Amino acid sequence: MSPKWVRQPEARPGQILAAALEEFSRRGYRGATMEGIARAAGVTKGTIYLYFAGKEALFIATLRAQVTALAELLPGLRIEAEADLGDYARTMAARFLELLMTPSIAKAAPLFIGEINHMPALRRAYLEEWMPQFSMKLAAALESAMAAGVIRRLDPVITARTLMGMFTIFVLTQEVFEAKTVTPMRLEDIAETITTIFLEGVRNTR
Amino acid sequence: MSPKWVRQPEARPGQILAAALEEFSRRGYRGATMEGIARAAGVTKGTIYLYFAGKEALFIATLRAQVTALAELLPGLRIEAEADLGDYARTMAARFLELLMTPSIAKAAPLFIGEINHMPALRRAYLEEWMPQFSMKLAAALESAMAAGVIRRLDPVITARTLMGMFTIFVLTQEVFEAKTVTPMRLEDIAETITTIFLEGVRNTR
Amino acid sequence: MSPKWVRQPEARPGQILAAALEEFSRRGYRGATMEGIARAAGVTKGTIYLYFAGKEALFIATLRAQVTALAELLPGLRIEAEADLGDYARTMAARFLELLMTPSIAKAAPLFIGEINHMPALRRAYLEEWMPQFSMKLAAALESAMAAGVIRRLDPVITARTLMGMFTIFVLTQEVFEAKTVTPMRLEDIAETITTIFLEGVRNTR
Amino acid sequence: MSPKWVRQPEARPGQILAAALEEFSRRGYRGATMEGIARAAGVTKGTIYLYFAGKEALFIATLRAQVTALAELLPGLRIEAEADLGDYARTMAARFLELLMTPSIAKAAPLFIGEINHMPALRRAYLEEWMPQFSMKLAAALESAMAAGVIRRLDPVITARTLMGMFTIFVLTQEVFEAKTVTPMRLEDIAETITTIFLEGVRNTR
DNA sequence: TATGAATGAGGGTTCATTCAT
DNA sequence: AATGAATGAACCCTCATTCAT
Repeated sequence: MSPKWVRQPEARPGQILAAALEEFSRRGYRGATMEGIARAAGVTKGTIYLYFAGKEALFIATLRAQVTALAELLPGLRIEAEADLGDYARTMAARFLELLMTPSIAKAAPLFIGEINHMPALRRAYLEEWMPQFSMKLAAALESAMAAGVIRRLDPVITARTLMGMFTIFVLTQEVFEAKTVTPMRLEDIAETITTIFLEGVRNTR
Repeated sequence: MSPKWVRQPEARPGQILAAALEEFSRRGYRGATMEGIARAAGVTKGTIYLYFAGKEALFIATLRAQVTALAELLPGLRIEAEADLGDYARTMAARFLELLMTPSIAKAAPLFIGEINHMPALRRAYLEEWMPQFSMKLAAALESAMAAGVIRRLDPVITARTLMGMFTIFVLTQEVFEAKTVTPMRLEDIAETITTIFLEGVRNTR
Repeated sequence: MSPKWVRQPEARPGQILAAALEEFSRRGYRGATMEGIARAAGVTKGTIYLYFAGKEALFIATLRAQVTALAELLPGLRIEAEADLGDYARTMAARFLELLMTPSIAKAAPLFIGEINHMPALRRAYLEEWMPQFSMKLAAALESAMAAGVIRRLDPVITARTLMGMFTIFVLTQEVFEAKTVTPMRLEDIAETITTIFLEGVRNTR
Repeated sequence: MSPKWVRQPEARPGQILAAALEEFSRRGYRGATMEGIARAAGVTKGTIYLYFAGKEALFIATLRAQVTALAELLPGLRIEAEADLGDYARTMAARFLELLMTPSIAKAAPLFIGEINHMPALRRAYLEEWMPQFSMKLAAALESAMAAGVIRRLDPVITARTLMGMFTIFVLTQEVFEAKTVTPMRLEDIAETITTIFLEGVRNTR
């Protein structure tokens, strides 16, 4: 007779995180239930508490997993020479958009935005762990490009955020607002538009 | 002897909506309680139900009030001639940013993003009422500018969204992420940056 | 310009009682709302409190109105001679059934049964006011018939209740259980059956 | 140290149903609270929801338990020969009355009557589950007795209902109206009276 | 006399968390 | 390690009643 359940201490956290992302995404932080997550993960409620301290901790762990995944996929951003700036940027933009639109990652964005204001531990994770990894990194890359005279001198933090904004808003409008079904756009067109606007905007024409 | 309470059928909805925005913003949709909103509005729980059908309806009404406020403040967007395009756009951008950063409006954004995926009535309001008012309008304005040859020909919907994205991400980063306190930026700098990038990006250089 | 409302101190109680019976009957005591009753009566909530002390008092007044109506309609029950006992009883039974099945009266029965156990004031009204008017009266009539040797000697109280039971159960099954629509019966058949069974059962065959 | 609580998944439903009947009976459907029922059952509110979908479902389950109990106690009703009809019927009537007057069963009747008109699910249970078990069965038995010439030919459905009515009204008057304390009657007298009236009434004298 | 805005207590239900098994 | 029965706090909503107008 096969046992009713098997020990899988190695696999459990991953199963639970995957189920949690799915459930949190489908129903929101408050709307998702531990029961529902457990069922989706193929375990029972109590089991989750063996691996995570509680619902909030599970939520943050769920988002962290996506941030980590994105960071690992992220190529080292570097802007080198004016010559191939356009092609290089276009390629980068398309790849980055593709990453961002990875279903699991895109789903995490609105969850993050929806809760960060009401979950101190989440804000802490963002401010201390995640933000530095991204916008700071991008700002630094831009600054070096400005120093090299490749792009015009602008506030690097603001510029980085502008660039991130262009990407982010597409994730939000496409995934969050489900505009996909209303006004669908091709990924290549988006990348092309963003890149063109940004590059033309920041290119050093002097 | 002064009465225990006074009738204010005219003022009530506004009082409640203001309190609701404050509470929803502070604690999130699920975290806010009708009791708390009522207390903040200076009425009792039951009174809210005289004016709003329930928590969800109150939430949507709260957001609608901000959308309406923004729409009323919004100047008729018009892009006329290349000559003064830069100055005109810079002024417009600054004014628009100022509007968006109006505390009550900025607070509404993350609430909206956090719930739209799990509140069908809210999505309906957005898709049928609010979205057409903004991105469609902006896209139309851009299209006419393209037709006039003022700016380069790009997909007007994508371009409009890109532009909106630039603005939106600043609202989000400043208000949602409370980055204000971490990496403060001057409104004028933001407007200048956005405008420069966008205008340089879309100007018809032919 | 006609006034928004007119004073009708004479007509109000009757309007309210009629509306109350309708609403209580449709939704039950707890299910009916003062708001609903008021609306059905064409007045507003507050007005009801000008005429009735509260919901419970209104409920009892509603039932009392039906009891009074029935009592007024009720012919003086008298059983005279063996000769015309059958015809007389049959006629009486049919008339009584018809009275009982008067919509407003039939509606009151289940309301009464449903609440009497949980409403001390209602029980008091029943025990002290209403019951004596009916089963006591009937028992007395039966007792005199027994004394006259018209019907066999049986416990008059039990016999009276048995007779009342035959009628009551038809009201309940027809109106309460809405069996009408499932197994409809003609009033004459019911009266005939009850009368036959009862008369044959109680006739003094000695 | 003894545990704070013990698991009793087998016993819980029964405990809850017993407590529910008691509370519903004492305070009526609306008057009873889940909290009160839980306390009476020795559990907490939440536990009830592990076994019943909600208050209404609990209510219907409570009544169903009594109907089932009655049905199980009910002997196969059979009317065989004229010879011992009287004795047989008298015995049956007394036994049936005794069953009906079982405190838990008698308590269910007024609850049922009080709510059936305002609880669609309850009406469905009655019309589709419970009614067929009783009045239909009795009508069939009477019909066969008529066919056998044991009792006179009358509408079997009406006759069955008349008979049920005689019993029911005693339950109602004794338990519902708590007439017990006002005009107490001996069970045997009631059975004797009902049987006599009914049998004399329906006996085939031709 | 009539209105209806406002109150506020109360109850059904949900669900994160605990803990006996 | 895993289960799932049980807990209990919290919250939305209803509605009888009050009272300013």
